[in-house]
Amino acid sequence: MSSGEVKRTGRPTDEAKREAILTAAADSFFAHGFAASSIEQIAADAGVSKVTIYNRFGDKRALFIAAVERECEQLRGNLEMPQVASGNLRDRLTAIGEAMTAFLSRPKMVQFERRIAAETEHESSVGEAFLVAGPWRMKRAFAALIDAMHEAGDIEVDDPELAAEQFASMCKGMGDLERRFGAAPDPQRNRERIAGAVEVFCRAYARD
Amino acid sequence: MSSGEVKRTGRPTDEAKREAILTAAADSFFAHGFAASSIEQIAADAGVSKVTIYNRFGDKRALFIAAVERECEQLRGNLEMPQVASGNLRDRLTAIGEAMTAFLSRPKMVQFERRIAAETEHESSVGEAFLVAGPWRMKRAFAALIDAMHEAGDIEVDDPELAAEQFASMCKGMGDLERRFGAAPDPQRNRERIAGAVEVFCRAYARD
DNA sequence: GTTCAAGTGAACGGAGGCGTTCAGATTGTC
DNA sequence: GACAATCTGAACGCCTCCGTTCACTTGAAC
Repeated sequence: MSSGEVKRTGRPTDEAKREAILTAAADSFFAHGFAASSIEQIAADAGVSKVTIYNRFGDKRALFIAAVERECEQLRGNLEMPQVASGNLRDRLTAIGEAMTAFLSRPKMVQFERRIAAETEHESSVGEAFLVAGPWRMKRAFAALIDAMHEAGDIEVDDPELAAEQFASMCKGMGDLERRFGAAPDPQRNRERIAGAVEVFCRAYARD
Repeated sequence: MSSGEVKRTGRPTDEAKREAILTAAADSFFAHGFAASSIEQIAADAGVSKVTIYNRFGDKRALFIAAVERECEQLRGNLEMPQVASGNLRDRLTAIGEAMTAFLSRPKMVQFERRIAAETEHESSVGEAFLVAGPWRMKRAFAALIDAMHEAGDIEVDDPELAAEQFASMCKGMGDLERRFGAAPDPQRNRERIAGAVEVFCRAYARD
């Protein structure tokens, strides 16, 4: 019935404007925070009237939520696990660790996490939504890989989710935390962390 | 010469007021963020005139820095490693893991980390100061413990700092991240994480 | 009791932001 | 061209906040 687009009379809404607004909003919110961002500035950056924002999103908080949801969607597209079914165990683990570190190290990602965490203080649903869209999804995917390795007889693991957490956590080490608090990146140390994680993981779980 | 207190004429400064101001400032800044906190509210909470704050701290930013520094000092006092020289390796590691998780799980700590990370976006010195006062100090202390275990012949470790990171990271697992994003705490899972970390660490590094 | 700095209360200027209103311009469909 | 909706620009009311000024009070030391 009402599925698909409903034919409406009058000037149609400009979806490009919606995108422009959300992009400007995300840029501002994630760079300056909710309180320090102004709707007027966002409207100017988006090349749009302030009234348009209010007409389409209601108020500042709703705009923030919409920006977060859009960012989570984009995030969802980027966290594909590398399809490394080939190679030996150590090579596959290394590839996974490197992909994950690269993914988490992007400045945009660091900034986004910082902001979501801060805003979780007052809007805990924001934090929960992020967990569902990002880390938990990633953990499940990675646990499935671990489980597949177990089924294939490469490793011996009781609790795949725990093992996934352990490997991912070791790869991150303190690098995650250091990025969050603005320390200079150290690619060499990151490689050592990944190599160390592979080594420890294999010593603990590899068969034979 | 000018060491010790200099005798001054006139009404002496009330140090209790300084403490009250910093406490109120920390409460507000870490709960609502820098931009969303108001000096007037902080003054009211501290039971102090707004002018007093300006006289003693200059401006809002300086007050924020002072509040952060004081919080870091308090943090410094709380992160003593448990002195568990007794017991076998697994028991000692478990005690360390539990102490660390308890320390990092306190709501105050979670809140503080969230805020420092957010504010690092604009004032990177804040993040660096925190790293020095907290995590890096903790890592060095823990690496020293690992090194002592190595010297004692309990474990065989090449890179104590890396091993310290690995064990701490496995203990945290995703619990750290989940706390930061407001998920409900799961003590059972935390215990499993610690037990799992001890197990993997021992399989990888324990002698015989 | 005098001296002098610390602290108070109230008011002010200036700025910026949220959300609203409204007349008018724009851009589609019938 | 008529219609109907979106979009715009400018202004407005209201509020909050920063940082300052100033006359005044408080309290310790001499």
